[in-house]
Amino acid sequence: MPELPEVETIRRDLAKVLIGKKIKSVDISLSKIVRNDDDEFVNIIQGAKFTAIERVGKLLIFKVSTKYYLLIHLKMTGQLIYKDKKIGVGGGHTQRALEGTLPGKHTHVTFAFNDGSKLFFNDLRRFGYLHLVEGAMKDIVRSKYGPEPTAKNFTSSYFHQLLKGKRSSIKAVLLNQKWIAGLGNIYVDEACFLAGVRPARTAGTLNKRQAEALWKSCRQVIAEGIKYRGTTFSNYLDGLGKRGGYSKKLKVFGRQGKACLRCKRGVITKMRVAGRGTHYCPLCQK
DNA sequence: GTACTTGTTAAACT
DNA sequence: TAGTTTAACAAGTA
Repeated sequence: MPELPEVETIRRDLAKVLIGKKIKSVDISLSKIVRNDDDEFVNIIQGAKFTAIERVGKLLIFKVSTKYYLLIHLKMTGQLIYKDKKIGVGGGHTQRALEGTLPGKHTHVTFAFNDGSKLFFNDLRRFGYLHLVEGAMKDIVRSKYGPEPTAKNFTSSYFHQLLKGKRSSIKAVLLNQKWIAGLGNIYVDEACFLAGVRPARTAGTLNKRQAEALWKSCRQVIAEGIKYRGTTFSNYLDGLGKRGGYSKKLKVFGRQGKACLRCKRGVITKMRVAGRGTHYCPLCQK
């Protein structure tokens, strides 16, 4: 599931190879993925260039011109994979088991560039979308996101204030993009584990020390996630079709039934919190 | 065949 | 009314 570190990895990968290339053609094989009218979308994109790639939370923002921006959300199973002409489609030493040949049966949109390279949007569950919007709409969408864990405006006092009086679980608060942008199911469980806080705890009941620890651990898991190029748990691949390295760093997510890596005595338990599969150590997370 | 998976949002609930 | 929780979406896996 692409969360902030995965989307940021894709953003960096694609920025290196896509910026300034002329888009020769775009092919839409599943219309519902593109939120615009197909013809309108093709007319604006063809012949244009991506001049910058931004990101807010888990949303990618490709700058097309001073007027238009292409918003791309991968949701749960979306992939954006770039192939240059030399390697060719489906070749090389990429993760064929996940990726298959390109375009594959889950490829819904394909961009072809003037130098023969291509960008494939794949999405097994078809939840993701591409949406071409004007600048004003882009700013409105951006404004709906809270601060990112590694940003300067995600301050300790912001976080303490956020939790104050909240009656929902700490997990629900951390997952809500309007308060903190970029955390998803995996990194929330990891952050709670590092901080020694149970994900099901009512947010407003954390003491000062716990809230401070959790603030730090949110920043830590996101920073490390980016450092290791994201987590491949189900089908995430980076912009060049490779797996993320943070999977090996996970301390609780997916470890249900196994011994806790910190206290060695607790058994990692899986339960539903905020409607999501949630992993924690019942002994050392309070 | 059934239960389960998740990011986001709309709808339902308290 | 506001805050919070749940259902729905889709298609694949166990």
